[in-house]
Amino acid sequence: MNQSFGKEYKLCSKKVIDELFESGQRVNAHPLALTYKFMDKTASKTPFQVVVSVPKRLFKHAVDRNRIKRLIRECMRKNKSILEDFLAKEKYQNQQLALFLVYRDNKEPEYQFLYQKMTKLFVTLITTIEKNEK
RNA sequence: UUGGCAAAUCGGUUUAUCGCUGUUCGUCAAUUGGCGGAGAGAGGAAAGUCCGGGCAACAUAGAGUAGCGUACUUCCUAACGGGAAGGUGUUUUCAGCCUUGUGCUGAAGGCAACAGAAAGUGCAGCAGAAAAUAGGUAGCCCUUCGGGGUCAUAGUGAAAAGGUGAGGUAAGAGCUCACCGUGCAAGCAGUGAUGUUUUGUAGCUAGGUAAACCUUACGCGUUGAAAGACCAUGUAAACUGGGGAUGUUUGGCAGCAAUGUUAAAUGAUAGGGUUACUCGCCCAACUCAGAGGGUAGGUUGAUGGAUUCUGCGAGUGAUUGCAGAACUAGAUAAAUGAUAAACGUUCCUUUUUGGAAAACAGAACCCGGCUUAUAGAUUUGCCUUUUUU
RNA sequence: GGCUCUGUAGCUCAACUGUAUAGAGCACUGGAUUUCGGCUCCAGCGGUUGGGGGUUAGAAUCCCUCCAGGGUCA
Repeated sequence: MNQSFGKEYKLCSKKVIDELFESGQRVNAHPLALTYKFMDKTASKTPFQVVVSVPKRLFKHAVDRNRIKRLIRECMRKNKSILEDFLAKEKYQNQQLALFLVYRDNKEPEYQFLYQKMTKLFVTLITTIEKNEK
């Protein structure tokens, strides 16, 4: 299975991020908070794009912030098949999911703990999307 | 052998699997992607932004004043407020000396914005008689009882205008002398700061404060990669260059003339910008000619350099010359991660063994320093504890 | 990645270019007044001037350095 998680998964456009915060919807799985919105397909072929953020307010040192971001990205890489299988359906083919993930705790997490939370987050995201469509 | 101080070096290693960002090779589509291989990928401080440079743009950039910075000497360096060596002062420890003193000499280490107070201006609460042109409270002495002389002694203070002894005097005083100290000039030593048990000279002035104004010497244009350059699209009120923009008439003087200069008359503008001021420079509407703008875009700037390592020299040293070899991150919301195992280090328990821990901290154009944070390890030097000889 | 400002009592601010025990209002505590409370009056409490070092006889003030917090840059 392809487990790569490269540059094309990164959300960079400032316009999209602004729009995401104006009209996006939220899902929580403490300590992770996710804002999501469906967008039109961009040049990249990935089913979703994501921003990972750790507030400077909670972690003073750049080392700690970088480490948490790396852990989150690693967990996402391992778990992305959940989301990709769901988005592979035909009705989502012309859309792209924009995500903004924020870490909201002042303690540095363990990898195993974060892995479970990420799984939970993706599952709840899928269920809420399905619920909203009904 | 215990602990401490200083300096220097290091700042875990290896393998497997799954990933991330560049580079390069091959291959397939066809100009940008896919697949596969190879190889690279955070620091000693990457930090703070406290200094200095490279690089870039800009006359709204120049010149002078103002302003800002630096400040023992010589050297190093691209440069510095950094560094090296030296000097001076001060302080700590140790040793020696005899006059036993807040003494002198020597050694080792630490610290110093360490130019000028003899260019000028200022400042100094309280206390004290008096605080910088000295002064007269007590005391001492003289007295015609009005007053005068005096700083030795006392007292105040952060600071009271050389010290000891002798002479001298009404009492005193560098008033005079000897020794000591201090300043100045010359000589000698040193590139120099400076030193001097060399000589002369001054009766002693010139208290402190310049991280107060200031003076002297030297240096400094401003803004910073969000600098700047290019590309695609195709034609903005933005940009570039010229005109606008300093004239015209008459007389005198210089000159062959062009022209320059000066005086008078007349016309237009007499506005704005610059780090404060002066000069200088630039600028509007309008017009002529050229050129092409926006874009949270892309490429570049951007990592081969005051580079690193080794060897042989130069120098006390910082540093540097020559030769050879090497290529050592380049991301853009920001890559260097996760999992597992082994080895090494430290600690606990302990026969093997088992368990736990591993600091400070993440490149953002690039260098040289400084400062701050830092578990632990190694080496060298000095001091120290214990034991043995 | 740069540039720049601020830090004084629990809170909001003073203290001029260095000199007295760092001052004022609000808050807090006690007392007076009132049947009780408020208002008012009187008295008190409260400070390592962000930390450290330096210059000076003397520092909130001048200088250096560290820390914390803000502002700003098409």
